[in-house]
Amino acid sequence: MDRKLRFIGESHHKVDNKGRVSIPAAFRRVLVNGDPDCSEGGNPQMVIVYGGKSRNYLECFTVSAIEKIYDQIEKMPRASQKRKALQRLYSTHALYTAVDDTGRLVLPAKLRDKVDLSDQAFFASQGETFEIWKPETYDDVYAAEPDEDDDFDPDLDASHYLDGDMEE
Amino acid sequence: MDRKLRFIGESHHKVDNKGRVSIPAAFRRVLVNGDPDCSEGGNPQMVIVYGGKSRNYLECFTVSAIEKIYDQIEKMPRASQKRKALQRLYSTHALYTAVDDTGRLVLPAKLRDKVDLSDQAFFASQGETFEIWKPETYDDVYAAEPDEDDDFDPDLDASHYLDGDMEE
DNA sequence: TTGCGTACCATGAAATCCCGTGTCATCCCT
DNA sequence: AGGGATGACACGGGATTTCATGGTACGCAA
Repeated sequence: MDRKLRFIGESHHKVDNKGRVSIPAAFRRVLVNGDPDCSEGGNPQMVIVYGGKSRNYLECFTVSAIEKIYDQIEKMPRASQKRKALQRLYSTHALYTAVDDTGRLVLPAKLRDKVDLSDQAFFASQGETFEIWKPETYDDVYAAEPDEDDDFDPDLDASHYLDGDMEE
Repeated sequence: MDRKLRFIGESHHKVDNKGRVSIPAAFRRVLVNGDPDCSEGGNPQMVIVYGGKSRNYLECFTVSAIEKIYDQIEKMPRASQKRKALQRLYSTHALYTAVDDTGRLVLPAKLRDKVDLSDQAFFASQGETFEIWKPETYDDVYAAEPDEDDDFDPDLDASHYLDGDMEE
């Protein structure tokens, strides 16, 4: 199989006192598939983005997904503020790491503090990436009354947006 | 693995009274990868750019990254002011050096004075390069109220700029 | 000699590897 | 259909290695 796999699903996992967390088994296959240097049974590399003032989750990328972003950034003018902001988010405030033999990754204290993670982590897939949340935070954010702008109705079934519908 | 590795991550390191600083281990691998003359376990060469009046950091390049820049400069008209300015920045005010056996580099007093480095250094990756800052300076710069021009909103999550969004 | 730059050696803490265990779903055999 | 075997998966602990950093010794030049 050569097609790009995507992250699908959600799950909860324990974080032990060394900061180790099991990655959902299904996600591991996507990570392997997205790492050109990783053989079938090997341990994939990946990148965790932990920056972004307003973010309260960790964003996780396969190797090829993050490299696509870097390629895009490197096409921008070196001195531009936008490029610098992107580099700060995706390079400076990011961590290149590898999944271990038993399918876990290690979240250093710095990252756990950023999203206030204690002993439980929630994994939410987002297609090309997945996110790691403190379970309570995730629940709060999606339970909260979302911002409603002219173009987005949080109560509408999301499938409407597939067709570019703005109202129905 | 033959693809270009990039600098990812950030960290603090001690500067001893001889000007020696440990390079983050992850960065060393990128330096080795970016030095065509450096074997797997060897000590890579690199270039430190310390010029630029308005810069308060040192910019560090792998051998192949700086060579790409030199190639670009050499395509410009010899007599042009722009070419001269670029040569001054990337050649004159630059230092070709090597990482030592224990993974450190030595910052001569001249460079430390330029960025007012005393006993701590902050390493910030920028993808193709990394920067060395005095920690306080870095914090100040990014805590300061940034210039906000028509096209750049410092408070917006940087990921928006990947799509060329200017507002949302 | 004194100051500066460079190579070599030493050490503690922290990160990584490698092992084992319990549980649950699936498969297979009778 | 029952029941045991098998294998995937989540999780814990200890051992080993890497890494950051300190110190000492040597050579060269002012």
